[in-house]
Amino acid sequence: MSTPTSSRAERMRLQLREEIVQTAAEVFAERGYHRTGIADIAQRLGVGNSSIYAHFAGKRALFDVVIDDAMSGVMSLLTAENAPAAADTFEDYQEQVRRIASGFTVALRDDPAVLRLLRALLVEAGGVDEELAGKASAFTDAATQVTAAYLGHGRSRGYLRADLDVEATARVVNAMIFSVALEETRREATPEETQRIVDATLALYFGGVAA
Amino acid sequence: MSTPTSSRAERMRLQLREEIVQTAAEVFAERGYHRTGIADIAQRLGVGNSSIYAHFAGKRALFDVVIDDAMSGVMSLLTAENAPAAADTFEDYQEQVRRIASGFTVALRDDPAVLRLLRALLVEAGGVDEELAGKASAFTDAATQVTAAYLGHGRSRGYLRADLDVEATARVVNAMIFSVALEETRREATPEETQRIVDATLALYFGGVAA
Amino acid sequence: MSTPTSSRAERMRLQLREEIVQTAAEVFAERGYHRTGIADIAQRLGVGNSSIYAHFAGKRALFDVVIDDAMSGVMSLLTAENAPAAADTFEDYQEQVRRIASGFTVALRDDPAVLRLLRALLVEAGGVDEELAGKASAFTDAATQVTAAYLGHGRSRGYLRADLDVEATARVVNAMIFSVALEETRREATPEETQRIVDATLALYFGGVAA
Amino acid sequence: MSTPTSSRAERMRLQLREEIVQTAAEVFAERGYHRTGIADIAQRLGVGNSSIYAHFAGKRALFDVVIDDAMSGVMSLLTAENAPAAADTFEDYQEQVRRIASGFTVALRDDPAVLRLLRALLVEAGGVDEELAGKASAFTDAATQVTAAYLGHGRSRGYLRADLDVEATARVVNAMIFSVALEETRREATPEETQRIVDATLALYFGGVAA
DNA sequence: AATGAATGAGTTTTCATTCAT
DNA sequence: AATGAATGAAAACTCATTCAT
Repeated sequence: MSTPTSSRAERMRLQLREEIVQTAAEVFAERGYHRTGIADIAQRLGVGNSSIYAHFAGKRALFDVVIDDAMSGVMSLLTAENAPAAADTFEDYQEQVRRIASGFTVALRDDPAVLRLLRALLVEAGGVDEELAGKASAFTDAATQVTAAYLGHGRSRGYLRADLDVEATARVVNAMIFSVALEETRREATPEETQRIVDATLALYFGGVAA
Repeated sequence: MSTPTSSRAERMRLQLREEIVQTAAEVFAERGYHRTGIADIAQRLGVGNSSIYAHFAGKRALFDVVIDDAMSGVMSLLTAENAPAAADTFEDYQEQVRRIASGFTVALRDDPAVLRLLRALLVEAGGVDEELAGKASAFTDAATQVTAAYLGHGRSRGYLRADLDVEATARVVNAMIFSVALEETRREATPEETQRIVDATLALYFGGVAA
Repeated sequence: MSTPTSSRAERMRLQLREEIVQTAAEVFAERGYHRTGIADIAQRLGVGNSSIYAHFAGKRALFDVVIDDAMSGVMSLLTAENAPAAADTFEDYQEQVRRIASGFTVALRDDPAVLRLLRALLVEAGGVDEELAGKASAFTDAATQVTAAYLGHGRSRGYLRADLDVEATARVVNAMIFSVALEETRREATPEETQRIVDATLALYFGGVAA
Repeated sequence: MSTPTSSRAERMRLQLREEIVQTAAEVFAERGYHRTGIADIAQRLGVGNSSIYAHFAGKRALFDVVIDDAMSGVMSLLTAENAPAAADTFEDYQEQVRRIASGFTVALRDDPAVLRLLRALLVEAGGVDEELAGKASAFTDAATQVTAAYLGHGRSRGYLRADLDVEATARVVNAMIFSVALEETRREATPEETQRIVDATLALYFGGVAA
């Protein structure tokens, strides 16, 4: 259905755009926003500096796209294949959360850049732009909504504490998840270490520390 | 009778140094490392650019001092007035943790810059320097040790779960604490909102989410 | 058919690099290392400041290249077209030295900057860098070797004094040559004045002052 | 004869001024004009920065005084105890020149700073100021006059070559002397090495290189 | 359409000089 | 009279962005 004249060129163009985003994601994740230069990205991709400007208005705009991708990637992980309403017992819920956690773990093992990008967003946000800071807040809020939906469902079903402050707890839980994930990517933990952390997180989540 | 080295001039000098650190802490906390220029700090303090260089080798060195201050400030909060061995029952322990949490809350209300600086450290670390990244790791590890001591004591006393993975849980708990604190300073939460978050955190910590 | 690496752009690039070196040589020769700013060089060449940084790591690195050029230029003059072994009689030797001296005179008339740069090297060396001082020493030593080869040949052929301290005399002679050359470029002597100095130098060299 | 009220204070003041000049001479000689900071001089002398400004208008003015001292010191060596007219035979003249050379050698061994300062003058002159360059020229010319007087006397007495270009030769000889002296102080030659150079210089001077 | 060389605006840093104490 | 902390003007250098080819 696309016009024949632009079809091949257009495909090439979109492919390059995608490659730029991929490469930019890598470099931003490795070095952070400020230490990454446009030249670094172009060089790694093997294109000229200004080819990037043919697709993006500038460094900041490119970072925006990269961050949006990372955000939606993480959102997919949070929401994937498990509806909040799916669990009806605490056991089901535990199983559901474990599946999500496992999905996270696997996804981040395969593509740790997503997490580092999130770190770049959440951490450097204030050091780049007011606008970016706003985007970070929005993302946190959205994630809170998702988690709160799960918690609200569980509370109403009765398998979570009746006095649970759903919104506040959602916020805490997400903070915990992101922190742990960031920590683990930062210190380049082994899979075993990561598993211990994940287990400890889930144990804390489900039962607290009390004997 | 006063030693010549602590004369009026010397006192003035130290005072200016202290003012520079204070102001730098403010600006770094507000804008992050990269967006902060030496000129910003000097201007806010109302001194010339080069006065800062009379006290610090450069921007990076100044940031180091500011970060060290913030780190030891937070460490004091973590360790202050409550020995790990002080609690012998779960009730005592809850009380102890509440006191620490309350201390945190109050301290950060009075001096939110400390937290924002910690954010600057933990978040921008990788975007500044390998050395700074190392400092961030060291801090995280030290905080883990402190928390682990509390948890280990509680487990051996029997008021915390026998199967508690002390080291991993300590890491998670600290991540949770810092994340929440950072989040709260970022979104400039009201005291009430903050209190809700703190309560939710403690509830999660002590009893998990289970009914 | 031309290789992509030596394309038009590449040639332009190399040409600009060469122009930068030329211009830098001029300005360094005129004003010395410290009084010369990158901006002076850029301005005289009519390019932007940062264009220079696209070709050289910094002011010091540019000076290095300029000095190396000057050094090899002078070395060529010292060694050009006359092998140490070429002369077998005192008359031949005199003729040979006169040719070298004449080559020097002509070369320096056409490109006095080379000499001024050598002055910059020999004179400012200690005021810039330990490394540069080392380079100056190495150059002096190399020049001594060249001259000593001539003197040694003449002594063994018997047309120079049997008691000649070859190495020490070589050092003295070079010092004399460079000093005279530097003096002449400094005071912007007329060709006639220079010729008188060259003649006096050669007369002193060949026969001393004695009647 | 001085006024009693200012006598002691005045003496102190002059003494400090003298110490500043001495210390400045040391540091300028060691590091050259540009790498020497006012603070370096003040610190080595153990006085405050601004005490120097109580005696000299600035760094440049202080350097001027230091250089003038060095220049007159070298001039004394050139003219000391030996009148141009004193020698009547070549043997006398040789003896006279040897005495002067020996005086130079001893003086510079005891106070090598004078030579290094001269180097600073002759070498860095162009890199500091037009005025300083002029002073260097004037010094060279004055030294030429002194040497020319000796040579002229010798030629008229008949013990130096009748065709000697007195003025040009004087210039060459001085250049040789200064170069050798500078070289020797730069490479921190041993007394033996220096003696070899001095001998080679005198041999060249008196008899040239011819067999 | 792609290139990459050139740009210039912005930042850190130095140091001779001044000035309050 | 001496101090040394503070200054500000100047210089080197970086890098996102533009533009001629």
